[in-house]
Amino acid sequence: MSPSPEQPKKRSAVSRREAAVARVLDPARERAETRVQAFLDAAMELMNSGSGQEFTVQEVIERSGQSLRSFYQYFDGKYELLLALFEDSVRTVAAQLTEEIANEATALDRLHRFIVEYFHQCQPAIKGRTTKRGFAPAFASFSHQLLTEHPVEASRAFVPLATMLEGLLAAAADESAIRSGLDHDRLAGTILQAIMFNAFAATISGVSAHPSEVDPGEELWDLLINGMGK
Amino acid sequence: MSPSPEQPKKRSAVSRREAAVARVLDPARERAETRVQAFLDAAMELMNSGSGQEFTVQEVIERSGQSLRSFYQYFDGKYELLLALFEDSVRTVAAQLTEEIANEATALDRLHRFIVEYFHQCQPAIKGRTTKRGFAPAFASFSHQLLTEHPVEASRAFVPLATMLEGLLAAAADESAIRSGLDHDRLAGTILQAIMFNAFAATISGVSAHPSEVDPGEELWDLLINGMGK
DNA sequence: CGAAAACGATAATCCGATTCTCACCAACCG
DNA sequence: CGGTTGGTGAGAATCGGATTATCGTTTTCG
Repeated sequence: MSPSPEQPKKRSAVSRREAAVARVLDPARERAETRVQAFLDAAMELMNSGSGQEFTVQEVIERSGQSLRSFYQYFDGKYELLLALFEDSVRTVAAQLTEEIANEATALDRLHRFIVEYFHQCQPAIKGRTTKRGFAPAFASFSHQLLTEHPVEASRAFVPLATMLEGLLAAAADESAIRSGLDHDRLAGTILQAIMFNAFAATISGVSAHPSEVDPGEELWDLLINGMGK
Repeated sequence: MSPSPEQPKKRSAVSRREAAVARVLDPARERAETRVQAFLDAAMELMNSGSGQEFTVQEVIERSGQSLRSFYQYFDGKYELLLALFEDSVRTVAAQLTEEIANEATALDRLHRFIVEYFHQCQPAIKGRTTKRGFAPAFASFSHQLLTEHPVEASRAFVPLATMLEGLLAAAADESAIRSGLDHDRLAGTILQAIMFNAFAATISGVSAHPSEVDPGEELWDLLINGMGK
């Protein structure tokens, strides 16, 4: 059994040959995908509803109507499940951000928008805003854990976002909107981390100290773009 | 079992009243402190030697020569132990940084030094440098977890460092070395987080991509002080 | 001195993840 | 068609670790 990694449901214009092969392989694959998706959905719900990655495998199988047996058939363990979930989220967020950025005129505007919006995506749900979060704050500790304990998988998972930001930085540099001589590669990573962890975690200083008159996302942008120097 | 009293806590100039009270209470307290310290020491060793906060309570009691019973007598659980350890580390690091900063001439220099040195403290031990780390990278995930799940305890633990940095920022602002109008309180928190997580975790972009010609600590300082804008 | 508190040693519980067993069923093969 | 094989459900069994409980013993303190 070698279920290919990712297979979009929508297969439209394919050759008859492929179609024929598919007729044989698809049923099985489809069942598998459905099943995997069921696990992912259930887990995602649990992740969003409350207690972060604290849910148990039991809960996942109950909520997904699948069996424990199947779970371990498809995932090497809970960790793999979380990882899959995480990769999904990153992709989703990247896609969302791409949209939200589209209308901005200048490269600098797009960069700005990216940073502020990503910050918000990472921010725990507050206010009535039922934003279509794709990046539950629940991923906070997991992403950090990933970064420290499995750097390889972690950076792989972040690729979509990282390359996107890199592109924005390069574009901004092209328009001379930011200073040159920066290592966009490293910078992108640094910025993503700064945003994430700043948004995810309560700030170290007084927890709910100030109601903060300014949008913390904008505040961070200001720091990133202007620095604290004179 | 001789109650080895070879650990006189440094209480120097206290009133006779206090001394008298102490004479009564101290023996018990001293034993308790010794014991607690034994746990903390053992745990700290385990923390530094390898697998982060993954050590088991069993290992702690074995290595400390204490009993499980005592452990739960003094700590509400493993979590409390970690917290205590963490608070200790923060205090230690703050003290170290205070020293390292002492010789710098200007406020800006002290700020610079603080940031770069703190970054190094947080950096996993590499190179032969047997730096007297007081802030094992093992605390990485724990501090993040703390920040997200127990913001109150977390910010309390960070107070020593946060106030120190706040002071440096204020001083620098006084000397007009950094721009005014910044909320030093919030800024301090943001900076600490940025430093820690950037140093702790591998950067998102290519893990060991570049051998990085520049000291990443200095790199971060540059970003913080100058921003990425023109 | 005697009750209370602190211990040490060790067994018992609890919780979750992961594995293992057994039985069923559907497609496939000769 | 009978047999084989692989995916599956339903649980039970195992395992690692934290937390609790038990039971004598020792220490502290009034």
